[in-house]
Amino acid sequence: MSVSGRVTAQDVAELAGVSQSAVSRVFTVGASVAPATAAKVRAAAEQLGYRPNSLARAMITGKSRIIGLVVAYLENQFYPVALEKLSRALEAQGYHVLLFMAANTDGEMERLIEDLLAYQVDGIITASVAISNDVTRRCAAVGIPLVMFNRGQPESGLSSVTSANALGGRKVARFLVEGGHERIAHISGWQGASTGRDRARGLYEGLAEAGMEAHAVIDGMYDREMAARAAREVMHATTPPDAIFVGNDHMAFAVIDTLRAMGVAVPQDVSVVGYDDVPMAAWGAYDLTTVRQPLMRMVEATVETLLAQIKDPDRAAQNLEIDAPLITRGSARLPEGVT
Amino acid sequence: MSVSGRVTAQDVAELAGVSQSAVSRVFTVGASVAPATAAKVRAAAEQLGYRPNSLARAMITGKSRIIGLVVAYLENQFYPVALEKLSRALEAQGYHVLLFMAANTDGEMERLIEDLLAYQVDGIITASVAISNDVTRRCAAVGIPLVMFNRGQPESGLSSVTSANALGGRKVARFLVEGGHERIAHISGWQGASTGRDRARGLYEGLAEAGMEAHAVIDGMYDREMAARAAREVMHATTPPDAIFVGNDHMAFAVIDTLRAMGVAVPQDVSVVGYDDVPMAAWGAYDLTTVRQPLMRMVEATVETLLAQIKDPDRAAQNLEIDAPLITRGSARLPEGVT
DNA sequence: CTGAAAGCGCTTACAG
DNA sequence: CTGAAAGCGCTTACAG
Repeated sequence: MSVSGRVTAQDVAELAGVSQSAVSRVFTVGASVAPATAAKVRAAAEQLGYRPNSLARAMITGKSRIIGLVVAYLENQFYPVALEKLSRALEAQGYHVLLFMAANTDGEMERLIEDLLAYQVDGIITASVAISNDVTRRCAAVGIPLVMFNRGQPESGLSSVTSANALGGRKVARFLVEGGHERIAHISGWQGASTGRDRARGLYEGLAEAGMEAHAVIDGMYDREMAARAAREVMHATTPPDAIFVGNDHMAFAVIDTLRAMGVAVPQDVSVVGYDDVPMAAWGAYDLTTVRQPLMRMVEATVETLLAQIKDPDRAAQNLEIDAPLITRGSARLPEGVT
Repeated sequence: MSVSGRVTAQDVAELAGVSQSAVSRVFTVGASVAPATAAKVRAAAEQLGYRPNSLARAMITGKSRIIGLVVAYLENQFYPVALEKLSRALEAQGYHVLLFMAANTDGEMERLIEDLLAYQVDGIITASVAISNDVTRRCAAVGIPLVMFNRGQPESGLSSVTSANALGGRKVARFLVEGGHERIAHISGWQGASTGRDRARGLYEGLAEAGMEAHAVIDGMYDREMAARAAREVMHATTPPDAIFVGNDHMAFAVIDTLRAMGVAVPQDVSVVGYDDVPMAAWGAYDLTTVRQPLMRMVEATVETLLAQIKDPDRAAQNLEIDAPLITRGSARLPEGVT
């Protein structure tokens, strides 16, 4: 028995009357063992309730089969749903997720990185727009494969998986222009990260194609409070907008709540469009027109990219963009003829 | 350098001109090292970017400082928020969270348990009502400390932390009775787990005190679809209810959406009360009257209980119930004189 | 205070 | 196919 009271390969070996190496081989795929030996070992293992110690295995193989997943901001429904799917996809490949909540201060962030390294993770996924460049840079320096989920940073030379954010922004622009909107405001995602910038840029480009400009732009910082304040601000202007494109669904819900509280009808007075298509967007209370981030495809691409880099550390970084369709619901006036 | 290309204590020892044991002592709290030695070692470690390998440390100490967290059903906002707080609280105590998504089939569940054991977790938290008894029983059998979060199972002899669910149900009963409601229906949480049963029992007891009975009861199974169907069913009855107590907020949102879609006004025609007080309950679109599960206190109690059991494995199991206040908002008619 | 040595539980060449 | 042995990176008695 081990120091922790758990059964070891040695215990199984003794019971089965074989060497400890033989026990190990039985639990190693592809190792050569005589069927009779394997049977004896399995019987003994079963009887004792033996399972190889993953930590010991990790020590000698140099592979922990642990992926560090850095998240933040789980109040936005997009992330828990992504977290669940990422975790299941990784489990299906024999990996496990060690969870890290992104820290706020530099000191905490430093510790987070050290812990990530101390646990010998085979790879890292950062699933939050708010991850500092520091984390990504330092992890890359140590040579741990890393994929940014829902955030790009092309200059960094790191892999990323996002939806086609700029294109998504353009789709919203076209849709709102065709819907006859003339004063299209933008309560943007945090402009400190590519995700928010790209969506905004797409909107501007789409408006420019129609000879228009954004009626007003405020950075909502992916924060409900900031978004609500921004909504009040644009509505109190001399000429309020007739449509608002909000940088993500999470803020869009706050914007809709705010408009309704002001007595502004959605979409009769103002159309609202979000980005993400979290499950809640389809719920009756919001019925939000939004750009759908194809979550399963993003998750699959992330896991695939990460595992490919773990297998071949010299692999070039990939920046994948996945097309994001516009989902029309009841929160925005439709172009004529569209239902 | 290690096999994985990472820096080891040996590398640091050579650079600092000391033994490998000395390096280890510098990174072990409470070990005796001369200040001068420590300084040399820290300088070398800094230069090389050294951090002790947590896996190797876990091997010899028998403590991985990893907590297995089993969750499911992250679409219900209660769980991601709990997950975040549990993870942060554990990190603050020097632990890390290995995440497991609860499986559906027995075979998957079997693998989940084996993985949990293989990674030598120091303790387990099951944060989901839908965890099978199997998991809890098997983990207890191996002697790994386990705390059930948001679910009780007193007969099992395992620790648990819940809110005072039965009392919460009573509070709802009293509140609705005082509000003059006469036909109080219950769309319950899953009756296969204590959480749902206790809330229902509390409601019945509270109604009984007023000489009343539940007008109708349907098990909503914590599922949006089931809850929506249940709402339609009770409203289509000959005498529809004038109030519905829903087993958790997640279902209550679906119930409100459904009522509105049927043209039923909330709370003018029907009052709706939930349970949990997830952040979304306070959002304008629902403005849900609900019983607040005191999340921070539940998280603290869970972590405290688990760590106490890790420190002393012979400690008796604890079943903690934390008082849950009723939060009145706009989805339910108020008793006269209350604002 | 410090170093040499044993050992945590495993995998993997290496002989046989 | 199988066992003895080395070794993954660390902690911790044990002498000095």
